[in-house]
Amino acid sequence: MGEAVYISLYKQLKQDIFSGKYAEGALLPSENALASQHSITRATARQALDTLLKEGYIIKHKGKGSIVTRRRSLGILSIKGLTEVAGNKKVTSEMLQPPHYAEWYDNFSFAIDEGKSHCIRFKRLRSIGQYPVMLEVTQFSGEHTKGIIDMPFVNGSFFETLNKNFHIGISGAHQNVKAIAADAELSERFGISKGTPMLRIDIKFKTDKGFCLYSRLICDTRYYEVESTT
Amino acid sequence: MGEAVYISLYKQLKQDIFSGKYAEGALLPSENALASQHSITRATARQALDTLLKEGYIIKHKGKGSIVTRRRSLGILSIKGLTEVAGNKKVTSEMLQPPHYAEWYDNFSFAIDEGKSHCIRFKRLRSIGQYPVMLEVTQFSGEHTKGIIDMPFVNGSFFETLNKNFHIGISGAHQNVKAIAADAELSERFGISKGTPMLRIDIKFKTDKGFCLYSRLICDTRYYEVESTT
DNA sequence: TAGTGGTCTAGACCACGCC
DNA sequence: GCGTGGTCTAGACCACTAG
Repeated sequence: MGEAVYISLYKQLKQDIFSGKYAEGALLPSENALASQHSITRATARQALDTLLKEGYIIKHKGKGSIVTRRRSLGILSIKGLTEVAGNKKVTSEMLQPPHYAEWYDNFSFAIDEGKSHCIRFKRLRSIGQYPVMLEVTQFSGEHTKGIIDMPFVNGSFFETLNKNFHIGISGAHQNVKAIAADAELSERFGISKGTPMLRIDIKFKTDKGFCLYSRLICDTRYYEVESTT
Repeated sequence: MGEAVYISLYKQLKQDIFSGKYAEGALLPSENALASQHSITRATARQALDTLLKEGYIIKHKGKGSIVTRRRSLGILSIKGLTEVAGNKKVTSEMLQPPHYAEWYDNFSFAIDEGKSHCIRFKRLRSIGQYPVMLEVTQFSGEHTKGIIDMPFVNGSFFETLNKNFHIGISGAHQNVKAIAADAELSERFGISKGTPMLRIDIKFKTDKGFCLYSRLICDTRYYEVESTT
């Protein structure tokens, strides 16, 4: 019943990347090295690396080796330029409600599966320059993230915090998008008139530990659109 | 300089899927069969199939074989249930402007690369039941699609027509999403009041022949949201 | 039971990057 | 020249599906 050899090697390498043993931009051991170190053939070592490649943890270069990629995308949709624009204008993130225990908010476009355990929720407002562009509410089970309430986010990133401190990765996501009219709260938060069209994105992130995270993003897309590529 | 054996086998199988030799839901020859037919080892045949798998053309089932997938997604985003709901309510598509020669409409969120050649454009209104949910304008170069103007769409699908009649596949896409207010035309088309929030999705489809297709979708998301999964 | 895909071994030659 | 990943061969055993 034991899992495949290449799977356990893949998992170990992934741990080593999370733990920082192999930093971003660093070279992983070569296929030949991995093969002899673990007493397996090169084909099997290669299969482990190809799994990492498929999930975007490394890129390979013929003649050079396997290189750990820099930070991966946080979701499928990201505010256009929230990273690219960073050079010109400053991207800031104001924590309106830090992570706290709460009741599950179940008004999402899809069902919440985690009814059993305690819910942790936080709320942030993200701005480019001085203009707010995205209101984010994220909730998740506190079961797999003990202590996160008193933890500062790594580089201000929730997902990076999950990676570094809990070895939790995102394996997939499902999202629903809808156009809504700004209500009183949104009108105040974004400094726009009531009824202004806004984008609402509900995201269900699937983690590699089996449970899910739920985010609702409200975006002002008048100046910055939301983009995605495949 | 010749390309890899598994690549040419992969290309041939892809052609065979396009041509209908292997229909949707049909079984591809087994790895052993492909190996002996082409005088290669099973590993190489497998590599060709894995490439098809990675691109979503087939799924594999242990003990059964490799099955050609039904309907490949038309984009990254698709109206929720435009396919799933089909059982209950009828999905219809009204051609407002059939494919015709036109000037490039370059008001998209991204640049149009195909300035050189003639532009073909069509406009459709898609409905679920009797309610319109999506207005679509698509434009592309007529250079790689000679004769398409007088061609009925295969199964009413533009992408299927490209596949079957021109062997053109979609290798990727880039899209920008924005919330807009319904103007006079939209208000009339969708039977809603002016100013109603709607979703505007600009998509740049990259084809495997090198050129691009451009679509603008305007969606009424009051009852059917737009979704995507990864 | 026969056939399928999933995994693995033990080799081999090649094009490419770096020194 | 040497090590890297890319490709390929010729076998093997396994778990799963179907008749």
